Amino acid sequence: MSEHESLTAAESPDGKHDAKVERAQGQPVTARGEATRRRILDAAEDVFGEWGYYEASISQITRRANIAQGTYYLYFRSKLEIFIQLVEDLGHRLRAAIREASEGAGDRIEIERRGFQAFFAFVAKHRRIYRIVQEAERVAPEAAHDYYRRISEDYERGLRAAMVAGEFVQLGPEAIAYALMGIAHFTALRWLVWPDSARDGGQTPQVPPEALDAIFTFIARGLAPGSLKPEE
Amino acid sequence: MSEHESLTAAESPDGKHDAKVERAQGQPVTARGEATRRRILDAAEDVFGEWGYYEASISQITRRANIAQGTYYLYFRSKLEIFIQLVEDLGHRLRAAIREASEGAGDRIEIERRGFQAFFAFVAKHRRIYRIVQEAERVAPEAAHDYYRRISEDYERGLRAAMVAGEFVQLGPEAIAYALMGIAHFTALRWLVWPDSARDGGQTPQVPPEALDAIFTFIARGLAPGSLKPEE
Amino acid sequence: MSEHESLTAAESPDGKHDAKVERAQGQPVTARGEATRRRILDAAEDVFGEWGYYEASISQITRRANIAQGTYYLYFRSKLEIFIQLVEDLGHRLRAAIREASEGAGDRIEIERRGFQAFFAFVAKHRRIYRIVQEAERVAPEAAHDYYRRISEDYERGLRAAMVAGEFVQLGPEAIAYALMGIAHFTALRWLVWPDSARDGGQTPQVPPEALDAIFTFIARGLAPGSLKPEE
Amino acid sequence: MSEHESLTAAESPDGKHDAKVERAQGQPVTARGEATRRRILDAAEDVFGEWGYYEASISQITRRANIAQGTYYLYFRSKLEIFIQLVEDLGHRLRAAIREASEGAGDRIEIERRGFQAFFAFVAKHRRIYRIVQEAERVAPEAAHDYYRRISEDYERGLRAAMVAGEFVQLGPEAIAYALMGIAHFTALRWLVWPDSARDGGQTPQVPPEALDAIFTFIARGLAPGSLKPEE
DNA sequence: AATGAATGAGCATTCATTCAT
DNA sequence: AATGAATGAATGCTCATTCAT
Repeated sequence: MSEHESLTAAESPDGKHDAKVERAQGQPVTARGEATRRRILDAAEDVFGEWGYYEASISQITRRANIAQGTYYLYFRSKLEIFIQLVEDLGHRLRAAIREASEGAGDRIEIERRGFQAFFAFVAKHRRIYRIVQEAERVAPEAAHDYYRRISEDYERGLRAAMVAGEFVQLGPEAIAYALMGIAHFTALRWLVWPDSARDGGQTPQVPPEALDAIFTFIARGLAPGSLKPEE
Repeated sequence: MSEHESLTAAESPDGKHDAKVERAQGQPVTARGEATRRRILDAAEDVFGEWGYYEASISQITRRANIAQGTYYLYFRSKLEIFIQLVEDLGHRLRAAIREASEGAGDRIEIERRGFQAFFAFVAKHRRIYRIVQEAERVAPEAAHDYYRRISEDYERGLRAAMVAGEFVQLGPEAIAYALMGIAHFTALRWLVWPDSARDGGQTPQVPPEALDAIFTFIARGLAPGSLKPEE
Repeated sequence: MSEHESLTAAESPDGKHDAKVERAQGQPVTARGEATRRRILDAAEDVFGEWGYYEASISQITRRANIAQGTYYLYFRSKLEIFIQLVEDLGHRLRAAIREASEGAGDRIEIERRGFQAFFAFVAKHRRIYRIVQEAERVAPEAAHDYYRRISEDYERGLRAAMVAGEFVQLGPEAIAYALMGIAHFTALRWLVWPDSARDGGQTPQVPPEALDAIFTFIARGLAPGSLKPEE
Repeated sequence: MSEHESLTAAESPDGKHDAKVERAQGQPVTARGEATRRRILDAAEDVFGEWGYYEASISQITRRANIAQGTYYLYFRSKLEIFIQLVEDLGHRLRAAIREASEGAGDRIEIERRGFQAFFAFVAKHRRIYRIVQEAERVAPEAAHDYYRRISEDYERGLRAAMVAGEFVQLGPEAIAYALMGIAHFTALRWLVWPDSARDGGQTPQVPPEALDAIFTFIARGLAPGSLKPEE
């Protein structure tokens, strides 16, 4: 009864009803505010992509966004918050790109092909940004899992439909979805992300056609319906 | 919790990035020194696995290793050096486990199956440690790429042989190697790494049999030789 | 299930068994360490006394202690911790001074007189430091209450004994103890703490004899035993 | 929760530290302006009382007052200014309450008793606010000293009169005034301010009757005229 | 009269690394 | 071989105050 309960307890007056910091965070009201917010997001995308979450600093971001450090906290509560938001944005954009690309495709396998190509195009174009997703696994696991889970769900929907329609062989759709994501991810890493951009003078890298062929053939065979009659 | 083979002694056969990493002050000579070194490595594996590279601190490592902070720098030059070494060790151990598992297998597809299973077993057992590899991509890209490249090379060798032998269809072996790694990696993430260990009371997680089946069937079909449209 | 539980949860890997920061804080081992610790405490006493808790900064303290900022955290976990320690120290020292001063006194009222004088002497000598106690009320309430409670207990013991012995009139001892503390405190404020040290060229201030007389007479009368026969 | 009299208008009769505080940009003219000003003052009282000067922030105040942050500076020049004003207001209100309570009392000792009771009632009702006074000692020493000095002056006037009239023993009135304030202050701290409001379900705390008795008896005896040793 | 955006200095704390013994 | 003390740069974040409408 005589020793202090705990330092943390002594630190802030007994858990009061009104949060000490209840930062705005609600979307900015004016157009000017919205513009600033956008600038911060863009800067953060660049900085996180280039330096990684931990080696990036808020001051780098604000410097690139041409704002004062304090301004950052008008729009985002923490370093983590904006990172999570970027991961979510990225997920939305990527899925939209894939969805859009596969519109108007004929058979299911064509849809997959277009989806892959859209994915590769996206990563090639936003190489640095894509690294954000990779890091999210450590920095904000929930956000990362969400990201993958949603893509997987999109996939599963398509796969199930194709299986029912007899276009694909019957296989656990979730496992296949993750398998396809894995293929896409690693192919992207190998040919789009790893190559040093400096090497080719900043040219957008590409997955070589042979590799694309190999992958699509592999997938098409793997998913093709009917009993397996290999040797002819 | 972590037993390294004697691979650390036979260190990096092809001296790839030795230029960058260079062994510290000089190998310990006494047995006591070697023991300390071992303790540090083990502690680092635990700490990095649990907290991640950036959130881990040298002081955490030395605390867990029961040594003074200064002692660390008798054995390793920096925080990064030990991390890289762990990634290399991990690669060696993993590849050894896979190689060993596939010994005595019959046909090539059986080899693949056993390899996958060995990989899953490894990851399931060293869940936290496996996260080190993921992080390496950001922290020590060269080490990470080396890690994947070597696994890929092992794969390619096997694939080429099988293709020549007519066991597999002819497809660019590197692309296929990365595809297989992607499948393995994402399956492991989904069923072995993500699940919260607290949920099942610390039980080692498993890839569910249906998922395993789906994946192997998919791969076997994808790689099987013969014509693409087996029968209608 | 798809939105992130909470940022704070995502921030640190699920409440692990080993605290991330488990700073030493255990007394320093070497003499050098002990000396540094002392230097920090002394510096902190000065700085807090002069600037107050909130306007004081760790960097001021370390500067005055002639150490690097980081060194501070080798010995104290936070800004608050050292403050609390100072309050406790102060309480110990003050009570020791009072106890010592009243040793060998004759009757009880003489003890009180000496106690008051010791208190005034202490405050006069450590004017700045005494302000720390005042601030504690806001900064570390538990520590402050402890401080007063202990002094009060010392008082109550003496009062009870004197009441039993018939030296003092029977009155609730706790109320009287706080009353006496209040008198001492406000007298000290008025004549020892408030006066601007710059005014008298840094001379140690004093409670004027008339004031002392008035107070002691007042107290002696207030506590004197027997029925109250005022008008003669 | 906080009703100021119209004293704010009659502001600081003797313009003591007006030099330092000087009313902001100019009194609000419209009724709307005056209402806003009032809202800010009330909010500040709450916030400062709850969090303390340093841990309170202007944004907390404006949030509670339901105004934009910029609006604050239309009415007050700084964080300090409003705080000082609150201390002054508090002093006015407290002294008015005491004065009012002692009206129509018979003998002098009765006046003291009523004064104490009014003080306790005031503190009990404005517990949090009373802490503002405590903090003022550090934050705005001049305002705090003024606050005490004025109360002391009120006291001294009464004491002198009573001493002349033979109702009280002859003792330095200033010392006695501070002694009485000290008694009142510490009694209030002990029984009204420290007790955790959460404990008794937010009930207004009270000084226990025995304590009140002890204190009044002590004071009455201490001040009673006549010889010191009443009877054996 | 009022608003919401913007500022930038300031601070506690952490941590990889080096030093002295 | 080992220790524990010391360093100092770096960082996320807060907040009183000012600015532009």
